[in-house]
This record gives sequence, C-alpha cells and structure tokens, in this order.
Amino acid sequence: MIKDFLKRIEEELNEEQRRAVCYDKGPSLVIAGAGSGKTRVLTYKIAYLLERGWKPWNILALTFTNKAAREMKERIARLVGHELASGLWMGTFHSVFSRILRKEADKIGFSSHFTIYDQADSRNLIKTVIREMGLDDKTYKPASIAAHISNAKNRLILPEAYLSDNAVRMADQAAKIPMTGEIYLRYMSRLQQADVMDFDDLLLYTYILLKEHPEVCERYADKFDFVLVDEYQDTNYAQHCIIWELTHKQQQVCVVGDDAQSIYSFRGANIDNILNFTQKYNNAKLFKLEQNYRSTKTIVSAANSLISHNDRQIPKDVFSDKEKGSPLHVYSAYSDIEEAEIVVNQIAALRRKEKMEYDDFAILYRTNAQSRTFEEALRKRGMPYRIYGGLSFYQRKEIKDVIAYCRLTVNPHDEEAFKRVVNYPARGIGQTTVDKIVSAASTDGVSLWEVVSRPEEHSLPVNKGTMGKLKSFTDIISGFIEKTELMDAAFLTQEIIRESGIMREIFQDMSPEGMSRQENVQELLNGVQEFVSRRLEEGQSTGLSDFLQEVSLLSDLDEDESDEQHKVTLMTIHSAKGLEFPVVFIVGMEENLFPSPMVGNSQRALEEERRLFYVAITRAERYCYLSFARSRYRFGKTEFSNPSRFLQDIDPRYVEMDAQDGFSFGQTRRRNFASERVQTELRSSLSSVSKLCKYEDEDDYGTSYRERHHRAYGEGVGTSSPIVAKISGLKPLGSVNRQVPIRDAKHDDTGHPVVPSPPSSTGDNSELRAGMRIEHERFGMGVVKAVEGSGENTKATVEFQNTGTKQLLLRFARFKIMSAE
DNA sequence: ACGACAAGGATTTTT
DNA sequence: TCCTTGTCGT
Repeated sequence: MIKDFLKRIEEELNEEQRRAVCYDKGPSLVIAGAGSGKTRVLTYKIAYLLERGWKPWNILALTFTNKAAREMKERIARLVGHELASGLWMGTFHSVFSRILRKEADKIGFSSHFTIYDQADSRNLIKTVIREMGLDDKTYKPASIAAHISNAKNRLILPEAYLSDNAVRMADQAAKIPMTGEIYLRYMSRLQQADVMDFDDLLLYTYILLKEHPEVCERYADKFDFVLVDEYQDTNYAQHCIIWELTHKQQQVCVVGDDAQSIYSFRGANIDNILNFTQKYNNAKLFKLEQNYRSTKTIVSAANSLISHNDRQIPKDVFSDKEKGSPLHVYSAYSDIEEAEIVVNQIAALRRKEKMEYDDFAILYRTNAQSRTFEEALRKRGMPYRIYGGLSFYQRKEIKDVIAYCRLTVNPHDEEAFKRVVNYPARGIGQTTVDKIVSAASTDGVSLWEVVSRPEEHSLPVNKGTMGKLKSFTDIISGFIEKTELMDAAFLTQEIIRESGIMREIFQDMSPEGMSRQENVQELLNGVQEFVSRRLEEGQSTGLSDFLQEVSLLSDLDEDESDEQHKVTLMTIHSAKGLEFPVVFIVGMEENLFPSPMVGNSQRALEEERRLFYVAITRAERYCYLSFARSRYRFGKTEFSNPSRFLQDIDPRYVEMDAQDGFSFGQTRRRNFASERVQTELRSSLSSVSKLCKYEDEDDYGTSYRERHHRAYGEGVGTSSPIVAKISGLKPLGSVNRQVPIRDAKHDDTGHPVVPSPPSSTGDNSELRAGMRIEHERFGMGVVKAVEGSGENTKATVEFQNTGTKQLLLRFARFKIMSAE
C-alpha cells in the first residue's frame, strides 16, 4: 500500500516537492513560488502522513477559504479514499475554530449556539455604541473605528490592554479619536451580551480559550499531532499565536506559502509571520519550490525582475522549463476607452490566430470601478464575459433578511438580527419603539429579546397598540424557536419565510428587481435543502443551528460549473490570486491607480502593491499584456495620468513596447489636453450607442438581461455571477422547485408542525450490492464499492465518477440502480 | 414611517 | 459618475 503511494510520489512530484512531502521530523516551512505546485505538495503531504499511519483526526489542516479546504479534501480523498479523508480536521481557520469554540463555549462565557456577526453587523453595532456614548460619528467614523478594533483583535489586544497601552493612547489622541478604547470595551461587552461573535472574535477567543485554560490547550495540542497551514503569508498575529500554542510542544507543523504573494495586509495579514518562521521554530526545515509549471520562461523572468525590487523577502530563484514565449507587451492608450478597445481587439486577434476560447482570457485591474469600460467594449463587440466582484450572495438584502430570522430563531439575543427584522416586513414597529427597547435593555443589562418578551419586568414605556405589535412579533419568533427541535433546517427556513411575511412581501413584486430577489430567496432555499440532504446522507444533524453555523462562514455559494460557457474573465487582481489563464491583460498601469495612491510614503505598502503586480503577472501562462491610459474618466471627470513606476521595475529585456507609441515617464503630453473635449464627446456618443443596443443579441452577450439588472440596481453580479448563472437556469417564477414547495406549502397544515419525512429514496435499496452502478441525484454516476451495516444504518461506499468517493446512508440516499455490474 | 432629494465620499475583501 | 447616507416633508 505505502509502496504504491511512494511510487506515485516518485512519479508525480519533483525532488524538492518530494522532500517537503516526506519530511515529518519537525517543523517545516515550504516556500512555494507562483505556479510551483503548492496545493499538490500539501495534499500529497497529508496523504503521505495518512499512509504512514497517522490518524486523520489527529491531523489539522487550515486554509483561508472554504473553496481551498473543499478542493484539498477532494484531492486527498482521491489519493487515500473518502473514509480516511473525511476524518481530517480540515477547514478554514474560522470554521475550525468556531467548531472548537462551540464545544468549549461555557468556558469563555458564551453558549454553544452563539451566532456570528458579519462585517456589516459589526459596523452597525459599533455605530450604535458610538451614538449611545454621545460621540459624533463624523469624528468617530464607524468604518474606521471598526478597523481599529479589528486590528486590535488581530493583534490579541483586549479592551483593557488597549485602554492601558500608552502607545495606542498616543496614536488615538493624535488621530483625534481618544475614545476608541472605550468604544471597543462597550462593543465587546455588547457582543457577549448578545451571545454573538464577530469574525475576529473567532480567532481572539480561541486564543483566550487556549491561554486561560491550559488543560484545554493541552488537550488540543495533544490531539493535533500534525498541523498544516496553507497560505501562511496571509496569517495575522492571532492566527500565528494560536498555531504556536497548538504546535510548540509537539513541533509537528508544516506551513506553506509564498511571501511574494502576500497581498492582504489591509486585512491584518502580517508578512513577518512567514519571514520569521524559521526563527520562531528554530529547528524548522526550509523547502523552496522554485520550479514554475505554469508560465513561459519570459513571464517568470519578468516577474522575478519585478519582485527583486522588494527588500523584504525570502530569496528564491523561480524558474520555468517551458518555452521561452513572447515578451510582455506594453500598450499605451490615449484614454481608458481606447485602452479597452485595444484589449478587446487583442482578444479578437488571438482568438482568430491562435484558436483560443474566450475563457482563455482574463482582464485584471486594481479596482472594481475599472471594469465598466471593459464591460462596454466587450458588449459592443458581442464578446461574452463574466465579472467577479461586488456583492456576494449572502450580502444581498433579501438573503440577509432571511438569515437574520434564522439567527434570531437560533439565538434570540442576537441584537443586530433583532433590529433587522423586528420591523421587516413592516409591522408598525418604528425607530422610536426600537430605541426604547434598546435603552431599556441597556439599563437592565439584558438583550433586546429579553425586554420584549417580558416588557412589564423591564418597564418598557410603550402604548397598548405598540405592545400588541411587539407581542405578535415575539409570538412569531417563539413559534420558530419551538420548532427548531422538530423540523430540519429546510422545513424551518420555509416556515420562516412564510410565517414572517417575507414571502408575501417579496413574491408579489413582479418588477425585474423583485424577480431577482425571488430567485435569490429560492436559491437560498435550494441551498438549505442541499445542506439537509447532504447531512442526512452523512448521518449528521440537520437543524437550523447546524445550517447557520455553516452558512455564517460562507462567502458565496458554490460555483455551478455545469452551464459554464466560454467567457472572458474580469476581476480584481486580489481575486485572481490562485488562478491562472493562458492570456492575462493587466490594465490601468498608471500612477495614482496602481500603485494605489493610498500607499503614501510607506515603503511597506509600496512593496505590497508590487507584490500585487507580481501576483498579476504570474497568473499568465503564455501571454501577458500590460496597458495604461493617459487619460481616464474618474469621479465624473477626465483625469490625466502617467505610466506606473512599476513598468520600470521589469527588466526591459522581457518587455516590448507598443509600436505606435513609446512611453515616457515625464509629463503627460500636451495633445491629450487638446483632445479632452473630443474624448468627452466620444464618451457620451459611445454610451448612447451602447444604450441603444443594450438588449440586442442578448443571448450571445456576456451578461444576460437579468445580470445587467442586478448591476443596474446595484445588486452586483458579483462573485455571484455563478449564482446568476444558476438563476438563469432556473424555471420561471411560478413553477417552484419541487423539493422546496413554497407555494404548495401554503396548503400545509402549518398549525401543527410535523417532523418532516426524509426525502424519499427512489425505491427499495436493500438490493444494493458492491459492484453495482448507480446514478445519484446529485453526485452523478458511481460504482458501489461496499455495503455495510444493516437495517436503518446500512451504509454504502460509492465511488463517483466526478465527485469522488462518498459514504451514503441508504435510508436517505437518492439514487437509481443503473446496472448490477 | 416612508419617499424624495441633497451631500459627500470613493482600494483591495479569503472569514 | 454612481452609490450610500442623512434630512426633510408629508
């Protein structure tokens, strides 16, 4: 068994990768250059440990995204089987820690059903606190205070320490926000009061738990015999410290990352974690994966020459064995409109000459605002495209509303959820009433829910009519709470949508925006249903609380690959990290845009922008185009700009200038001033043209009617375009998904909640034997590997063609037997 | 309590 | 420009 695996390692990994995989004699740092097979090393390493007899439940693997965790789990399952892989402790920092925190919740003053505030909730609460303290929210800007607090949490500074830290005090004084510490203190106690944590708390409290309860710390440190961390360059101080607490005793930790791709400092990531790792773990072994399997020699060399301008980095020599390839092309455009045209022309030319598909191209930019001109240019040419960025699925109002009801049901003390839905749909409970509730709550030191469910005891000064309205609201929520034990998440969510009045509110609005809201809610219901089916098959609980735990830490729904068309990709460089494309256009290479003007004089910040550029270049497999515009429409008027200094950071040997116009780094040339009016006129005529043909040839266009409406109404296509893609595949409204009968549910006897019957399986599955081929409703075609257990607990191990090996509880699994062989 | 209008602000965003 | 936020009037 292990022999086979070693042979596989021999065949599929290069020498350095193999060394990194097989090293298990202590801490190690794997510096993985761009495109060097980082994920491959991580997955093989975990598989190797399993083959060597380490137990999956003793291995902890941490990632930053759910997607990364999921993909890695799948790849490991393919190597060692689903059975072993499913026992791994693998997930995002936040999801793994929230799991631990729920288990140990009583030790840190929370219940195991605590809910989670997203950034908006947290900001709202901070705003409330600022106002309650009588401070001016022009001086104390909630967003900025929230950033200060988040920073403090990421650096493990509690309110008490914050208040007594002199350096911090001076800094806040200088910034004219001396009360920040007090706001922080109140904010924290308010969260605890509501039995809620924000994203940063999931890290902060995990650290506190480990520090204040040595026996707990020891338990987990002993449990996790091996800890692996992906994207280590993006960890913050808190994450670093937690990892240290868990690993310093056993010293079995492997962190993987690339310091050259550290681009999230604005979210607290600290590049020093990776730079100083070998000092912190002083016998740590360093591996460098330097062979790039993605890009041409020229692209790799160009990227190297760029990044060599950074001082703070781990020396490495990334190289490629691929063809030399063509140089990076730099285009100079007169305007942003022309820049877009150049890009679009180039796409057309390459498609023709090199037989490329639209999805071979990516247009990468520094800021989302730049997408528009490209969108218009692509649309004008009838080229299909997809824009990532903008509002994610779970940030849409209608989704947040439903989730807020769910949160309130699971944790009625959740303040932000309460405020969000107490008057939605409108039930005549206005701001004044809410203010009274809040004030009564803070006088008595209880939650809003506590006040409204026992108004007499907390002397709530409202009139009879309002009291009645509050009563009917609490009755609705109490009704949901009673059902949490009886219904699964899918049924309860439907119930919530129906009984809360959200359905009436949303499903009568037939405007295009209304339709899209309906579809989103529908999509959420499908998601809950999928969650429930999956958990049933895996024999796990399916309550609303379980669903909420998962969904609170999800940023977007899974991408639906099935109806994937060939489309040009438009996204920010940040969101392109980890991806690759045969052809990459990096646009807007201008001073005042990239590097961002926000970097100021900070060397550190400038180096991060340079790393961002490095990330952008290294996304390209074969061709990389850079472009800048000498004039750009920004904030309503035309601005002139100079080429980015970063263009000079690339060794000219790897760059080719656009023939028609070399570029100078001096002043913008005068002809641009002369053409300002022409540009403006051109712009308005173009936009009117594009208005005229807006809905023409819809089917061939990148965005559908609906997608454009999302944007037009500020709902964003978003990272959500996968969702939009899903939506367009949905049935028109009125026909409702069979599994989630919103309409039909009206006829249910809602007065008597029942335990839902599990999804009916397609027939008697007792016939199932190993070797049979089946077609599963969601997982597709598969072969039965084994059947074990009896009666209700009969389980089958099935190897699916595309989705890996899964264990199914026959009682719940939905599949058809295709053949006996 | 809600719609209409004005003013101000405007990176990047894995959880 | 375009989006969010706040104020004002009904």
